[in-house]
Formats: sequence, structure tokens, C-alpha cells
Amino acid sequence: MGVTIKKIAEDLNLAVSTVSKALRDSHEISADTKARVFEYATKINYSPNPYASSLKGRRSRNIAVVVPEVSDSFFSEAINGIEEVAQREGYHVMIYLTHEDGKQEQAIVNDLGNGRVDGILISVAAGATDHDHFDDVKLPLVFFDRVREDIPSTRIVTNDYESGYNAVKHLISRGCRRIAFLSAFGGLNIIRYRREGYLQALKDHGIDVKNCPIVSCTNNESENLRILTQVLDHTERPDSIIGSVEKVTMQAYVACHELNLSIPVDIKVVGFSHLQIASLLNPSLTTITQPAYEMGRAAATALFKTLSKKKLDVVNEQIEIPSVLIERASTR
Amino acid sequence: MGVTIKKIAEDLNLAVSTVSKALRDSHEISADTKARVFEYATKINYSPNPYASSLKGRRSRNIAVVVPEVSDSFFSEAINGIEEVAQREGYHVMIYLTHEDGKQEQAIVNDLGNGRVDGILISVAAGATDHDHFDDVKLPLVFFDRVREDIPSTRIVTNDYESGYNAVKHLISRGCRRIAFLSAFGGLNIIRYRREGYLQALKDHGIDVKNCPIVSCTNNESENLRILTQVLDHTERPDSIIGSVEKVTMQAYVACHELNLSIPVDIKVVGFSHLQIASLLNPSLTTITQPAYEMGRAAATALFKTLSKKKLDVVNEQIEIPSVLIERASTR
DNA sequence: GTTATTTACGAAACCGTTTTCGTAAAATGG
DNA sequence: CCATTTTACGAAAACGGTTTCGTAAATAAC
Repeated sequence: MGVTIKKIAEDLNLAVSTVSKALRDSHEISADTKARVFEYATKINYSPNPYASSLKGRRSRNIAVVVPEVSDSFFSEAINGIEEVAQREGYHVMIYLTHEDGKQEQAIVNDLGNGRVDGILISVAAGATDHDHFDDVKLPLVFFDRVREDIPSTRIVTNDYESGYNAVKHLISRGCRRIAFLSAFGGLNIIRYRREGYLQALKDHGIDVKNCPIVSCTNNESENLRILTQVLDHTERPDSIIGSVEKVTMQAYVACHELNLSIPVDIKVVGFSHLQIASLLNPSLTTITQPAYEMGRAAATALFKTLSKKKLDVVNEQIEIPSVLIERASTR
Repeated sequence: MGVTIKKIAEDLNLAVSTVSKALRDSHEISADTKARVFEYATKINYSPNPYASSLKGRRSRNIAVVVPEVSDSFFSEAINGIEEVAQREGYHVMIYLTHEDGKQEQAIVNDLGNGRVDGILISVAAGATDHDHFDDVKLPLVFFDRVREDIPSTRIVTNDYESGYNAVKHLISRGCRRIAFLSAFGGLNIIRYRREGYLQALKDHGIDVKNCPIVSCTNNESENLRILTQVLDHTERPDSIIGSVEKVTMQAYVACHELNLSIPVDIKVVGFSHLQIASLLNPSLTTITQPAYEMGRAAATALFKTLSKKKLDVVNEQIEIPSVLIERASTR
């Protein structure tokens, strides 16, 4: 249907191969033939069929972005960064949502192996129990934020351990001694590191760990509210909360509002988040803000660096971009 | 590299065409041959090369989603809906961000014409001045939210006029008489309709329009803060604000905070938004919540309906999914 | 038992591009 | 002026499927 090389060749009395080479600026084609071809091609608005090129060249110029969800501000900002780099490099971005479901993640990743994309950027699902579905992926793989450390690949992370540590340090400096940690659903590494940083900081500052509950949240909002209410609704309650992901932090806000606990008077809150409107919350939220945009850019850049090589092996390295603690009213 | 039909054919002593037909469950292949092929194919984990199929069949099973940005909660929720439908239908979603830039939108749409995708879902950029770059698009096109009415295509919209009207009605019922309308950047239809609903409601309720400024916001945050401060920082200021998009509503919050105006005592605010955390804002925000997820689903469904037909013409119709006004503390 | 039809498969063309290889003509070398 | 290299192009074979068409064998029809 569209205008093809064949049509150009016929109209210009040239061979198909000549036109193809001219368009790719081959040295075997004379300057004026190239000029003739270019001129005519732009005139009739020629655009190469991507499938033919991909079929022959084994390059699709597509990349896949596999994330748990897109309505989390961290992921949407990361996608923003990824898309910018991709567009500049002439790549196309395909997006897949796992909804934190390991099975679905597996199905998606498997489906990607047939050449539809040249590489994958992924932040793994929290509900990924099955741990072998990356083994037979032959595509270059770059993990960002939620990484798999047992797989040789590039990993773009933030300083989760340190951030957990700093959150505690910050709360202690505000007089807190009963610091709760809200663990997110699933067994994600990033949560584990944040928790370990939290625990180490408690230890280093001589805080009694017995008063510092680690609350395991689920993937269900109302269930979490029930759990949080249970933790907060008694006199021995914590004097501060660290939300390990955006969602549970928001749920902690809801629980405090419902229990008429005043933030930051009755309880202080700091949350891992990327919300640009954290400052507009009631009260404005002290956040550990992850460099989502930069992590997206870094992940995409790492992938394209690999794709530009002959050998499609992602270098096995870890790139850390630090988060920053932004103090607001919730810990004042 | 991967396992191909040819390999299956050789290993099973069949012709390539036989294998192809068997895999597509053709009636010309006997039941036991089909069984043999299926079994072997699954055993060696065969997956068809999408480029070969697309090249021959002129179907890519890809669709493009072109949106201004992904960090706006409306668009991220819409993408969520789109992706769900697409995944169910076996389609792949390519995402493109225009950053409200008409030129970039044009470049993206042009680049999509060569068959990389089978159809396009688009919400047009606010900065689209050039109005002819959809004319030569031969792909099925479905607009959602920000539509182009002069182009025959399916349009998924919400009741913008009515919502603008209802926002005013709600504020009037709360005693407001000096109602400001914050227009968003660009000449979007949706903003115009919301504004027209706003104006009609003022008229119908006998409100003096002179006290109801229409504030033209820009695409620049600090510039908007300057403008908003100018509007709010005097005694004759409005007693209420309608934010026509999420961003300017949030900026109005910031401006009020900076000017120490108490919401809702000094000024009431209602905003077009999809924020799930609107209830956590300071104070919780009365929103006109657009059915983002449903609009995404509807847009994708309409597109796939077209793609399943022989004739690839999108029906020229408009589907309206109503928004709902959710009352919260900002207008109490 | 002969002819007509159906069944089950294979050969080959095709989708649009890239790439290898072959080869006249032109340019260069001695 | 003849031998060799370079230049500029064309023919054809891929890439991995799908689809049309042809055709033996099996079955049905009469």
C-alpha cells in the first residue's frame, strides 16, 4: 500500500538494490544518483517499512518497559525519562504493566523474546515468587529500582539502605524514639535494604527496637488500613512512621486522619515517594525522594549503550543514584 | 537465531507451508499432523517472528498511544485502561510523549504512518498550533479527552460543558459569588467547553460576571504562580476558584498557601483532576473527577473494534462518559 | 469400474528491505 | 596500448513467515 523502494526504483529506472544503497548513503553509489534518489524519495514521502528492515536486520528499534503500574508517580516519572532518551535515539517504547503479578510478568517477558524488542527495561513485580523467568531471556536486560541482583545485568538503583538509615536519623533528631517501619507487600530487595538501614540506624543510636514495630503491609488497601489502625490505635503507639513506598505512606495518612491523630504533633511521618505534590498534602509530607526521572534516563542510556555494540551483553554493573530527604511539615 | 518454522519443518520432515498451516489450525491439515506440529512447537518453545508475520500480513498488532505527558494522573490512569484492553486483545502498546508540543506531536504521528502500528490513540497537545498534521494519517485514529472535532474519527470525551456548569452550581450553593476560572495553557476544546459551561451557569444564576475573572494560565509553573498571586492578592479577590486542569489547580493551592489564604474559609477550590490522593491534600480537594480509566478502556475498545474489521475506517462518533463531582473539604 | 470430488500436503511466490556477488565501463598504471 | 584496478550499478539470495496453487492419493458418486 505504502510507497516502497520498488516503486522508487521503477520510477527512476534503477535497480531496487541501487535505491536501497543510495538511501543508506553507500559509497558504491555515485553522488548524482544518490541525489536523484533522495530527492524523489522525499518528494513522494518515502518511509521504509520497519518490518522489512527488522526482519532483515534483526533490529527492531523497539524497547520494552515492564513496570508494575503506571499510576505510581515513581514509575510515570521514570517512563518520562526513558521515553525522552528513546525518542532522541530513534527508538520506540513499548509499555507493559504487570500489576505486581509475577505470573503476568513472566508471560510478558517470555512473549518479548521473539524479537519484537531489542531490549528490556524492567522494575520487577513485588508479587514475583517464581524466580526463574529471567534465565532464558536472551535480550539485553536493564533493571531499575526494583532489581534482581542474582542476574548479571545492569542495575540502576538508589541508595536504599542509606535512605532508610537517614530517615531514622532525621526522626531521631526530631525527638522520635518509637519509630515504625511500614514494609510494602512482597519480598522486594529495595524494601529489605530500606528496612536494614532503618534497623542499623536504630541500633547505632541506641533505640529500643521493641518499641519500633515493623508493619507488614499487603497489596490490599482496606486490609492495610485495618492493619495500620491496629498499630496506631492504642496508647503505646509509635511516635513516628516511615513509609517504605508511596502507597503505604498515603494509607498511613488516611489512617491518621481517621484516628484523629495529628501529624506531626501526635505522630511524625516520612515516606519514600516521588510525589510532586507532597508539599500540598495535609500536612506537607517529608519525603525521601527518589531520582525517578534520572533513573529512567540512566536505565535507557545503559540499554542503548549495549544495543550500539556488536556484542549484546549488558555489562554487569550497578549504578547508584542517591535519593534526597526533603524535610516538610510532617516531621516538623 | 530463534527457532523458526523452517526448523520445525526439517525436524518433522514436513514442508514449511504445512507447518505454517498446522500452527494456524488450517482445515487442510490432518488432525494428527497438527498434533505433531503443535507438540513439537511447544516443546522447542517456538514463537513466530513478529516481523515476518507483520511484513506478510500487514498487521503489526501494535498500537500507539500519543499523550502530552505521563506524569499527569489522568493520562497515567488512561494508559492503565488502554494497556489492560490491549493485553487482553494480544496487542502491544507503544507510548509517545509530546510534552504539549505540537511540532513534536506532528513528527511522532508522521513517523507512525509507515506501518509500525495498526492504529493510534491520541490526546492532542495543548500547544498544537499547526492543524493539518492529522489529514494525511491513514491509520485508524481514536481521540480521547482532548479531541479534534474537525476530523472524522471516534472521540471519547467526558461532559466538559456540564462539568463546568456543575462546578459553578456547586460553588454557588456554597455561597460563592465571585468565581474565578483558571484556563489552562493552549486553546484546547475541553477547556473551552468547561469555560462555556462555567459562563452559562454564571448567567443562569444571575451572577455578576465582572467579579468572575477568567485567568489564562501558561505552560510555566512560576509564571502561573505570579499570575495567580496577582489575581488573589487583593481585597477584591475571588471567593472561589475553578481549576480547569489538575496542574493549575495544584498551583492555585500553592498560591493560596503562600498568600496565607485559608481554604475553604477565605477561598473555595474545585478542580478538574483525577488524583486519587485528592482526599489527602491540605485541605482535601473537591474534584470533578474524570473517568480516566474508563475513557482509556473505551478508546482502546473502539480502536480494536475497528481493527477487527476488514475496512479500516473508524466510525465517526462521539462517546461521552460523564465526570463526577466529588465534594471534599475545599468547598465545605 | 470409471469419473468426480475431497483430503492432505508440498512447491513456490510474495511481503519490502538488505547484502553479497558479479560485471560492464571507466579510470589508472606501466 | 594492454593489464589492472576502481567505480557504479544490477541480479539474486536472503530474512521468516503466509498464501495461492498444484497434485498425488484417498474417498465418494454413479
